[in-house]
Amino acid sequence: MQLIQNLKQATANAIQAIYQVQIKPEQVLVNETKPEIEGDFTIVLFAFVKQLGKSPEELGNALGEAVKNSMPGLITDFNIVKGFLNFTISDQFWLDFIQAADTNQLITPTADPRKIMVEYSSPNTNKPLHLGHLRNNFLGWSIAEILKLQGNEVVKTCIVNDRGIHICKSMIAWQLFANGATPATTGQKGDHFVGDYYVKYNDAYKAEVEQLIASGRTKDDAEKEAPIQQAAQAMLLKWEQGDAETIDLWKRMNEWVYGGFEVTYKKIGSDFFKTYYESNTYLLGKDLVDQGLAKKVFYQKEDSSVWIDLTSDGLDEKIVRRKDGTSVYITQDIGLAELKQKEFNTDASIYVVGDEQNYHFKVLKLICQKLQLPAADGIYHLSYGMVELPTGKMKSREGTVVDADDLVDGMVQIAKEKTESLGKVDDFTAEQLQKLYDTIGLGALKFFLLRVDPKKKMIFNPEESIDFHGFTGPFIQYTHARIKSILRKTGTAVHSIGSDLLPLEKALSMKLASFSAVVNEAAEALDPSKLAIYTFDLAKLFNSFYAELSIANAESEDKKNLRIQLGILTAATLKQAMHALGIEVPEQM
RNA sequence: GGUUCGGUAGCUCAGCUGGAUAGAGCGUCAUCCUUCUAAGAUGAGGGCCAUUGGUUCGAAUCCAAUCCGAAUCACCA
Repeated sequence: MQLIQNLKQATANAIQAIYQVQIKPEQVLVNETKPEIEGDFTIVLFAFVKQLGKSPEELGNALGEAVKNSMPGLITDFNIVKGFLNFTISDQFWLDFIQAADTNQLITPTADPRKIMVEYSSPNTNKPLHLGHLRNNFLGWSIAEILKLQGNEVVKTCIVNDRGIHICKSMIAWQLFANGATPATTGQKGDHFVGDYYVKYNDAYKAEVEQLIASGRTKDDAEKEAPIQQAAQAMLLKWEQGDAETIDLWKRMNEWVYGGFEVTYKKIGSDFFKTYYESNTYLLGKDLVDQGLAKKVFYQKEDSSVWIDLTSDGLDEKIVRRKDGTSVYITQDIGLAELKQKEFNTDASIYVVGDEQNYHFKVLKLICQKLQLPAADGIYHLSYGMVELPTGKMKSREGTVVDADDLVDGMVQIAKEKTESLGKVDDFTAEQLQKLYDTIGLGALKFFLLRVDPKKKMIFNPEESIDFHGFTGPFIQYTHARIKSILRKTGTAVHSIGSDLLPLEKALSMKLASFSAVVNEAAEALDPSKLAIYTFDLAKLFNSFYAELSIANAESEDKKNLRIQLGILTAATLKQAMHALGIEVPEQM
């Protein structure tokens, strides 16, 4: 908030004027004053007490007087408690803010907008999306929206992992066990259909390995010799050689999966400006290996494999090209980073990827820097923690995952039951009702996954349903709907809003005024949870305000106008903040 | 073993660029709908901020060590 900046500057100026000591404004610590104490903003004096050798009382009085005088009309009073200098801001300042606030321009855009790529989602085409993907999708989408809100240009991309041994596993299992069944013949969603064959593969593989061990093989040998495993390997080779039949099957099965993904993405609201397919990008980066060799960033071993030595950076030696000349994962990623940079010329590229790949991205950035690629310094890994079950990690292979579609449908169902039991939307059409259930169910889920610090792992217990009360999406949605309901009755015409504020009116005004700063913080930290917490605080504050003060039957016309305007602003702020979290807010619920 | 991340109320989490008496939500208990939406509000109870030491006027926050948990250190992606 500009006001805080001004306070810092004024304090620094005062110290300079009174004590002839240079202080940078950033060195001045300004907090919101604790509720029990009189005042709005507090300057912590201790640091200066020591530096200037004055008592807190003396210093506080001198600074308080000087700062107050330098901001006439703005600061009405100050007091000193222990080492804290508390300033009271004039009601008029907040009233001016409320009066001038524009619901279409709640945020001051950043002074230096950037072009930023956000890559997220990154699904595999051998199985449906699960809870972990949901956290990724919600985070990626929200980060992109927050950056946009701040005034940046954002390019959302997705890299689809559509090739490799894991895809071949589903394909082999389909050939072996499906008898020609398709999603159309079974009526199953395509991604689930294919995912089932991935699980069938692993069941068959496990059985074969057990049998081989029983017949006397060692575990290692059995795992290598299992026929279904060898068949998958052979299929991968055929795929790479471009075998027509294999490519055909691959395309067909991937299409089934994409059909399923499209439904899920549409439902959860993920979208991408550009989708990259690994089958097109997995050969990228080969020429960069040669360049790296020429630049002596890489070196070749006797078996002709190519490596980079990162031991001086505290990491290991890392292979970038196999002895057979094929490239590895990191090489593809370097190549893709270069390609993306060429296509979009972004200032920064954010990869929303789980924290299990922290090491990989550290290496990726380092190698790109050593190769002096233009993309290098803009690479940022937004590392988020895994979603785990009380029983431990989710494993697709073993079928111990919380399926994304099931989870979303379950949430919508709960929203439906809850809404029906409350009976507040009897005038809705069937279509409106369904939309409302989707909005609330999905809102609860998204908020649940976004309200915690992205980098922390989280535990999800499928036995306990996600709450609709308290620090939740529906609570915020409800508050919005409640405000809208009130405004429908009072109207929204506002003229004079008076000249004084009650404590709750003031608290709400201050909270509203800090929205822009919170968006900047969330953008800076790439952390939507900061916005989630803000929406909750704001909604809670409004609800206290609502419980205490009447809007429609306010004590005066000015007060009524003021509170209507506060309602309008709160609703608009909640709506915009929630939108940046990917959550819609209903007009009525 | 190396590296990185985490450990705050019964549970889920804020707070971490050092500042006033450590905060929410859920759950528990109590109060409030003849007045604007009770998916709400108000209050009570609940804490050796993993442990120990250090720096400081001041430490949940910074530093060190220890304990516990996770990820990673693949010619998988």
